[in-house]
Amino acid sequence: MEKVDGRLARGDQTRRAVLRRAVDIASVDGLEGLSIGRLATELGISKSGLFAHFGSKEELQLATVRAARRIYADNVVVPAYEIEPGLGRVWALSRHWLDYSRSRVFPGGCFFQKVSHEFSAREGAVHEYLAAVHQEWMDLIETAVAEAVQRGELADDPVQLAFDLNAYYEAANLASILHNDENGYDRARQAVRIRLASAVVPGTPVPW
Amino acid sequence: MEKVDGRLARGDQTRRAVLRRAVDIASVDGLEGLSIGRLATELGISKSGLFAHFGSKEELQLATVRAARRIYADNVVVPAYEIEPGLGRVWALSRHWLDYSRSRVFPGGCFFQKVSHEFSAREGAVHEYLAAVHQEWMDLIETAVAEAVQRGELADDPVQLAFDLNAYYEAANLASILHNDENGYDRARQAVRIRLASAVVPGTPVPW
DNA sequence: AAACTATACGAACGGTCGTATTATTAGTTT
DNA sequence: AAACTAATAATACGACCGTTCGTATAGTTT
Repeated sequence: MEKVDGRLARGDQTRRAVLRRAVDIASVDGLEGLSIGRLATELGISKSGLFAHFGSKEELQLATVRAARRIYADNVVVPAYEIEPGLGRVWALSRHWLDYSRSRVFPGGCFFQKVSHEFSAREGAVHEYLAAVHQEWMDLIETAVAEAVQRGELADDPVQLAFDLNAYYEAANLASILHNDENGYDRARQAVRIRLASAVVPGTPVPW
Repeated sequence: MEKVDGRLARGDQTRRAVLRRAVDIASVDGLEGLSIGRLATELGISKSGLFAHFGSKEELQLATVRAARRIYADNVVVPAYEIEPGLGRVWALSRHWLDYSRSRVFPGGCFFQKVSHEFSAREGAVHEYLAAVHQEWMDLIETAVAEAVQRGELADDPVQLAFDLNAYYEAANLASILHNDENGYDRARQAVRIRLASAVVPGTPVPW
């Protein structure tokens, strides 16, 4: 992938540019709406040259999901992990997720919401990978909650609480794109606050 | 649509059969994955004959969404409305929604989850209609909650509570299809119970 | 300088897409 | 039985799909 001196080979620059565009397209039109011809035209390169980088449509889709995962991690997970483990981090995770959706890091809203639904009922490598990423994400929330429980800041079932929080995120994302307004984000933030408050151990300082 | 004597004209029988198949396909592969040629082949009729019923792809998609809305209403709204207004109806709405998803009334899970995400970031009549149906559904939950509030069974903001409940439904639906297990439904049911319990006016008999 | 590899290109493949036009069949009405 | 209408089919169209091929160019290695 990378040369020893840190510069990118020519081919990797192209690949990178392709994937940056691909994630944006897919967040709006899905991974099937992401056609190779369209992608090539938008980037001003040849269809065959682009295709050679991936070898198949499915490989392009997988590479696109991997690229989106990196962007997602940078925008949601990394900033939340700058906060100390505990209730503060759980709250940060919620804030950053909602900001990630609201600020349209992907123009179509949350990339994974979009394509997870698209491939939810299909078979194949893309479905498998998306299911794994979803599980990875749920595990991450559960871990953050479990840390807060272990520190005596929250008292609740981490799996249940993670389910609830993630449900608020997703509902806000869909509502905001579908109706092109931002009300859902305030609703979700409120929902998170209420839900966390219901699990907070009395006396714990609260981050909101 | 219907003849005076109640029997269906020949064309309407075809139309009905087409739409029944169309909603199933779309719940798995989306409204774009629903191609006219495929639909015709699966039904053993000609592409052109099928096409003549709708006149355009978009009209077929709209008709499919309308057909799905009817099925949705029959499976979720109607049975919940057999329960008296109040907390009981809110609970029934939740139960029937989760059953509707779990029993795979549509093979790909909730039809509207699927296609609402597919068209969330697009423009056109299908998007508009799906947004309207979503709003209609949220209004319906809000009304059910508001009735319970008015009867003194619940004390909460109907809009907020409706948002939360709907979020649980959708999260359970996605999780169950993506991972092909039913755990999400128990999580969601539990989430609904907890959330309703937090809003229940003390002394109110509880339906679960 | 020669050999080799990486990258990109244009052209073409068989298929499927949505759509339009024209023809044929089946049902109803007179 | 003839005439008319509604429903279905046959055929064809141009556009685009993912994919393959042969080829040209640029960079690197020997």
